[in-house]
Amino acid sequence: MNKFLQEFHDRGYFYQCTDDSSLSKNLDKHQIKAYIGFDCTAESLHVGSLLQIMCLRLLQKHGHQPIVLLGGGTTRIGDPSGKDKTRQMLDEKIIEKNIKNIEKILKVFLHSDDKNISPIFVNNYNWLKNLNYISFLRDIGKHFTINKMLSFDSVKLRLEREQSLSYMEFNYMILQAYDFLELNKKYNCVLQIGGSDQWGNIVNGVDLIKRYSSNETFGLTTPLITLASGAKMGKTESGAIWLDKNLLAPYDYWQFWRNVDDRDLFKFLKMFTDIPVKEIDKRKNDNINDLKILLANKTTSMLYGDEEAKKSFNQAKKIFSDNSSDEGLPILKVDKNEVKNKNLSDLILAVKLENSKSEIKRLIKSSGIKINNSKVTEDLHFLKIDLENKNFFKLSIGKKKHFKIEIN
RNA sequence: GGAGGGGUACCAAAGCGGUCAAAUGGGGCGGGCUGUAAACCCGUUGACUUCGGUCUUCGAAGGUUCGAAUCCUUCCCCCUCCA
Repeated sequence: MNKFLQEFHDRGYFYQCTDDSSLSKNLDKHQIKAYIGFDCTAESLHVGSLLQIMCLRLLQKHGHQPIVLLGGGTTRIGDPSGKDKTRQMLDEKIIEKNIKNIEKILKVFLHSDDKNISPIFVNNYNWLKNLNYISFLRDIGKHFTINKMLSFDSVKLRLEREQSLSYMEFNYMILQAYDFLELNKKYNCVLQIGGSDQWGNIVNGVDLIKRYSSNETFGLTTPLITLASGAKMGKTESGAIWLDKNLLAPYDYWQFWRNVDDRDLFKFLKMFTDIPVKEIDKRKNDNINDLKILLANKTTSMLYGDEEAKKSFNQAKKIFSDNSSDEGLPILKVDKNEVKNKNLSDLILAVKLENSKSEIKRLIKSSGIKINNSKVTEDLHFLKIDLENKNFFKLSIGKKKHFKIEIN
């Protein structure tokens, strides 16, 4: 098997392929271009998209060139796959802004000095916006039968549940197929990769290209990642794990990986780091916490650089190992006048760490709040807090959240 | 278009005139155990409070009543079956 495909399997990226032996031969023969489409509904990307990004990195590693399709056009329509309801229509300006932001993130992951493998960014709005309806129907529409379209899960499930499916959304799969055709024509792109939920859409593209130009193209899908806990990858109680430091601090990103379930660890090391699979297998008996730190360091440095990874590591070390130090903690500043003659709960409210006084009182009651590492037993007047003649103190909420509060 | 069922807190789901800020389960949060994991155990889970209470919540708006999540009217939304 082709080396890229082999590693694709070994790392757990493989789910389905339209024709793996033929694809393998193609990959052996020459450099190819492959694309993944990214949805631009959200303002940024979260770890739910990370597997797709890793696929493109792997592609580069093996000398092939990735194309990133930012769905400026299709986002305006909304993919009905796996959704019960029509998505809210997004404002044009928001979509444009999302695209810019998402592109920025992808450039970090896919950066390369080698022009042959550095990513090509395309926006399908550029070719979708000017489509002529009649000629589109004649050239493209004739290749699709309603019979087949109705059989796709994205459509079938909606209809079975008697959820309405608008004509607009019904066209989504045709547009995605058309994207592939366009990329095939323009860039000779021969492979589309996507999550397993994209299978139907991808196959449509492969079929369309075959009918339209008799070119052979391929589809490759990745499995849906489920966590050992049963939850979906990417979203936690406290919100999505964004790949964007404006939405999630690098330290919290590091913590996300540091805290993965034991059962997910090796899977994640293979999926989300560049460490050779053989090396990962060799470390099966290593200390599990060291491996989690390794995972956190690698994933964080891939996105934010070695510096940030090291900083996060050191911060965690200080908080969890030598809990004496309060250096490197996130600093929250409070205006002295704002909390003058007020209680600790007011101060916590003022720095927006919690947004309900009852909640804070509950935390105090169940000894969840510490100041300078000693438990707070009552909602003290904040000036009574022993500041040791300093204008700052360490505030801890629970075991994992620690802050340095500065009063000026 | 016809017949029935339903909308309750983050989610699921009980309650069907007062004892309901609303059972129970899940989730979350805090504590314990531990390894910053899992499992398990305990507590907690509308807001404000001078800790006596006060205010706002059961699809929406009105009404009946001393008193409504519970009864009535209108409206909106969803589901199942039939055409």
